[in-house]
Amino acid sequence: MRLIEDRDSGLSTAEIPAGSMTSTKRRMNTAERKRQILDRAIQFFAQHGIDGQLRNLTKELGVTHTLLYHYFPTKDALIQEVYKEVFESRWKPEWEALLDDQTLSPEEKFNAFYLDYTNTVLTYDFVRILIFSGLSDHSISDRFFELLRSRLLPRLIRETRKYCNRSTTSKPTQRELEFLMGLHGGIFYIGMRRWIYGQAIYAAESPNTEQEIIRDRVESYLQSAKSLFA
Amino acid sequence: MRLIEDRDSGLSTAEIPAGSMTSTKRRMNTAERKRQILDRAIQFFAQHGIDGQLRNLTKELGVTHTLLYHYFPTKDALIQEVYKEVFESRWKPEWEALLDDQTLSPEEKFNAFYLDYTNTVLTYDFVRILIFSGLSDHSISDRFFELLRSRLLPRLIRETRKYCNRSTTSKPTQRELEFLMGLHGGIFYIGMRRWIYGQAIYAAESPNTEQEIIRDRVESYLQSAKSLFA
DNA sequence: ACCATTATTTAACTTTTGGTCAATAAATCC
DNA sequence: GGATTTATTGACCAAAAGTTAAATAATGGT
Repeated sequence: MRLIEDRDSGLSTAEIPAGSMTSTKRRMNTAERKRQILDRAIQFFAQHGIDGQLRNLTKELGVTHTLLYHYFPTKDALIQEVYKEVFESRWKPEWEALLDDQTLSPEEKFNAFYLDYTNTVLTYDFVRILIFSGLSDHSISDRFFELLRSRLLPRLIRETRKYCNRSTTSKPTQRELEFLMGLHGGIFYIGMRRWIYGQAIYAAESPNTEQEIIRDRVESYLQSAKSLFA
Repeated sequence: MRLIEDRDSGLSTAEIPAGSMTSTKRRMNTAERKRQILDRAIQFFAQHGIDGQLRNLTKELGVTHTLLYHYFPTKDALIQEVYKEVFESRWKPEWEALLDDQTLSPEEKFNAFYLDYTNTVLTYDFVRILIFSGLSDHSISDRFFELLRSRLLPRLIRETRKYCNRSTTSKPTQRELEFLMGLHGGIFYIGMRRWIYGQAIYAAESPNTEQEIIRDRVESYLQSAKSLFA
């Protein structure tokens, strides 16, 4: 008898078959509803930007827009929570462990890391919200890059040097970092093309093409590092 | 007796030295004023996105927002002109000639092209407006990528093959294109970091560092192409 | 079954914002 | 110098959009 709130809807919102459900499941408990709102808000703001209207957001949820104010004091507060959620849910501490793993070769680490990084970070929600944030305040992007700069880049440089049989003691040079950013940016650009410019990338190809792309680039990067920093 | 509306406010726009001029130059002729509005609109929408308010835009110009409607029928019309202006003023047909130049080596072409591309395309206005466009409608980004895809990428692949002493007759493969997009995206990412994330890139360094960065990456790309597509 | 709680809605308020129009005043023409 | 043109403004409108307050109705506890 109880129809469950339809979750998705995403792009092709097949709304609730009208009144049918609202009658049964009228009230949700606080935690559940808040979670639901937040989840939907992430999708919503990722799609429309922070200028998206609350009335449209709540329409997708099948509730009135004023209900938001029962859970969040203001629109900005909601957005901040969206930011926080997206940001915190995407960073994986395991990446650092992976890059520190003694049993893996530098090449294996680069490939494993960037493949996982691509699957975790280069999603619709994250890429777009990161960029929306960058375009307005820098609330997410700054924090994200700080993690990147302090936790990941030094490790990637270290692995690069190991691959080149060079000493890993000194501080990364600007040139090394920039060369690494070439690889990193090129990979991030995959997400840009897909989620910002709406391009279908190797859509028709086999599912492991992404892995091949990354493999090509990583090999190129490491190989070239050898000759550039010899 | 008439107090002059304060002009500037922009970022560091060294506008007219206060009242001195506005009293003399109250009315501008149509062409001049339209040009002025458009220029400022480009900056303005690049900074605030297309949701920026007309009243704020015109405040920067020292006029009332209603004046806009004397020159543009609607806000959307203004934005379309901004798009058109930014888009058309940035694409250089010379790039194609450069890449077709018989007297230059592939390596010289890549370096020359990407250095100029960086200076022309990777500006505050263009990068941000391109991305704003990509996030909403794709009006600019689609057209821009179409030019890229049809005019530039084939030539860059051809030069890559020449560098590798390979036949340039067959159609570029997906793998070749993706590898090239690695280079291209890595370079575009420089603009992203600078104009979206607000990072100072090699700010303190010498002015030709950018050139060095590109040179490193181009060399890496070409060198690796040789071994990848052997 | 009743009461207290609180999730949800309805109605209304306010500010913002794109847009209109008649009035004003600076330029230009004769 | 007066008439005409037109760049510019001020007052205003209506719809959009964030926010609030009171009314309504599920829900859970006793």
